[in-house]
Amino acid sequence: MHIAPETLIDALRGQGLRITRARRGVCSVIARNHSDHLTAASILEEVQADPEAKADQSTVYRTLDALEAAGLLVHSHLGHGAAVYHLASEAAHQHVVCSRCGATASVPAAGLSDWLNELQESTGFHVDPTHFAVTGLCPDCARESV
Amino acid sequence: MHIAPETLIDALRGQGLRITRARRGVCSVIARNHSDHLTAASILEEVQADPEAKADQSTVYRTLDALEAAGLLVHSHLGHGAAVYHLASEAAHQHVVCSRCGATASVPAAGLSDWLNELQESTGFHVDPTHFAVTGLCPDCARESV
DNA sequence: GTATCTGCAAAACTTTTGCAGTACC
DNA sequence: GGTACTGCAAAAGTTTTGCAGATAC
Repeated sequence: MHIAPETLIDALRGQGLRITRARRGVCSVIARNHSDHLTAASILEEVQADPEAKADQSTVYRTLDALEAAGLLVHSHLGHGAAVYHLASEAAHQHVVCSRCGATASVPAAGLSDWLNELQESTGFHVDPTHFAVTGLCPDCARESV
Repeated sequence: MHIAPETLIDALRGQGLRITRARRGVCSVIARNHSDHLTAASILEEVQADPEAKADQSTVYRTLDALEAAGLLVHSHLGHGAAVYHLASEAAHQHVVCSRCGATASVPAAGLSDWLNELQESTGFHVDPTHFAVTGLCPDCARESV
């Protein structure tokens, strides 16, 4: 899957938001790395490294909020501190996080729908299958802890 | 299920740890509210409200760490900021968190094992089924967002 | 021209850490 | 008595906020 910065920019414009240099920068970073697990810190770093963009920390957070409010972006907290952002259009996977070293892996959503339906019936929650984390031990840490 | 503070205290003693007033206080709070979703902040508040205990913030965190290291306690991050603690012996449930208002619900682990096995095979992660969060919209927020 | 954004700096919030003194065993 | 634990205070890390000035439309 591939996404152009313009897709994000246009979506922002469609929300009646103004297109600024900072927002272009953030959108470019996201478009460029949309398959990674982007943290706010890494987006920030990359935006600030780009002489064309150079947005402040707070601006990056506000832009991420705007993209999230527009339904383009989603973030999840995978354990300790750092939130992870990914495109809503690519978010149909789950994260597994190593509780010891913080390594992550992605798994497709298949096989989960039965449980999610059950869950929705018993709790009334409208579960978002695109956005959650499971913890465990990654292969390396599991080996060490034997 | 019911647990006495002494059970926790004894377990700490069994680890060669010293039994102090602060630790008794933290263990009491946990024993008293073991079925709730205890946050560090709420434990802290309740310990400090107890004239018999009155432990400092850092001491509470250190005690929670000790209990966790002893395998008695488990914590998970359910979304934004606050970690939630519960007894390892009662942890065999999942949390659902409302991404809008932060409301939580618990669901039993049943129905999940197939997916967890699959996940373990495909990623090599040793998944901890006692400790994770799913996000979604709680009934109230879902109703509002229609 | 004006409402929206930005940058800066500081605060909020949770958790961690250093260190001198206290208390458990 | 000696080591482990506590309290205090300050720091660390991420995210938010207030406000004056800049800028997109």
